[in-house]
Amino acid sequence: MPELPEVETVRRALALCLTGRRVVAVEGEAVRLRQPLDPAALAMSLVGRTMARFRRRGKYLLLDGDNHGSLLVHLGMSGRLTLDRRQQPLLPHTHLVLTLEDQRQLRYVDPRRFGLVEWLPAGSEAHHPTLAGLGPDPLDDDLVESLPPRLRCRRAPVKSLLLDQRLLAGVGNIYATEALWRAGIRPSRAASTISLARLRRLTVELQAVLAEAVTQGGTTLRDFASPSGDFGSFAVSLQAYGREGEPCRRCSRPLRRAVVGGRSSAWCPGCQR
DNA sequence: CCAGTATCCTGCAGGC
DNA sequence: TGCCTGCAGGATACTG
Repeated sequence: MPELPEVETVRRALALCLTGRRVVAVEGEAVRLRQPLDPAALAMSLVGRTMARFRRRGKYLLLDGDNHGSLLVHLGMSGRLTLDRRQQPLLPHTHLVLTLEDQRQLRYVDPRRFGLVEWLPAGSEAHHPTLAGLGPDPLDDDLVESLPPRLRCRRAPVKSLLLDQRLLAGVGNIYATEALWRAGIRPSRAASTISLARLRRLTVELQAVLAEAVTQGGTTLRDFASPSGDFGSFAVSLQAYGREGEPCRRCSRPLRRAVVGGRSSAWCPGCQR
């Protein structure tokens, strides 16, 4: 589900609502996520901690508990963080509940269980196997210079590379599809066959679509919502994602569907080369 | 190292 | 109505 704009939307909402709040209880079920969830161990690390900062690395959220460490959260495909009053009923597939001193609860809900919740002791972040390998943030200023040469030396389909979190951390299927449509590049095109100028254009379009989506609170397709329950409104701005068979908004040809790197991709045969 | 595929899991839409 | 299939916003462990 959540890509950079959605995760950033969640981060901002948490920072607004939870900064300075103390965790008084942690409960959950020992369920199998990407890694097994251990609520008892998380309780040992988290109870008594004050939520100091809320950071994002790619699609990962880091909830800093004073100086003791951070709760690392990845939402996978179907993960959500919700902020509720204690007495509100739990949604199905609620795996972890942090109760705050004011009796509100931060809840982690994830039906498909592709997500991740893990405690990172202070100082361990730099050695974490996945975090350490993440590429730069797509919104970084120098990306237009740094990304194109890294793409140009690879023979894989350009879309697969945009989705590779070690190359670039935060882009998923929606925004990769949108950026390629905006840049007029076919998703299956081998990156090495695209000129540096067009790869720069792609990078510019990628940054633009991500920035616009952040200002819209992300894309709600089915069930994405910020922790306070707000839906993202960027879905109405999608030009390619999910529009297979519908006319291209630039050249009117019907969009096609292709599978690239195992992911569904909508693209226009008229204006994406 | 690189590219491509299979796999984890539930829910939902569509076809019959 | 119910059953079946395929597909879904992601990451990773494999294979060649």
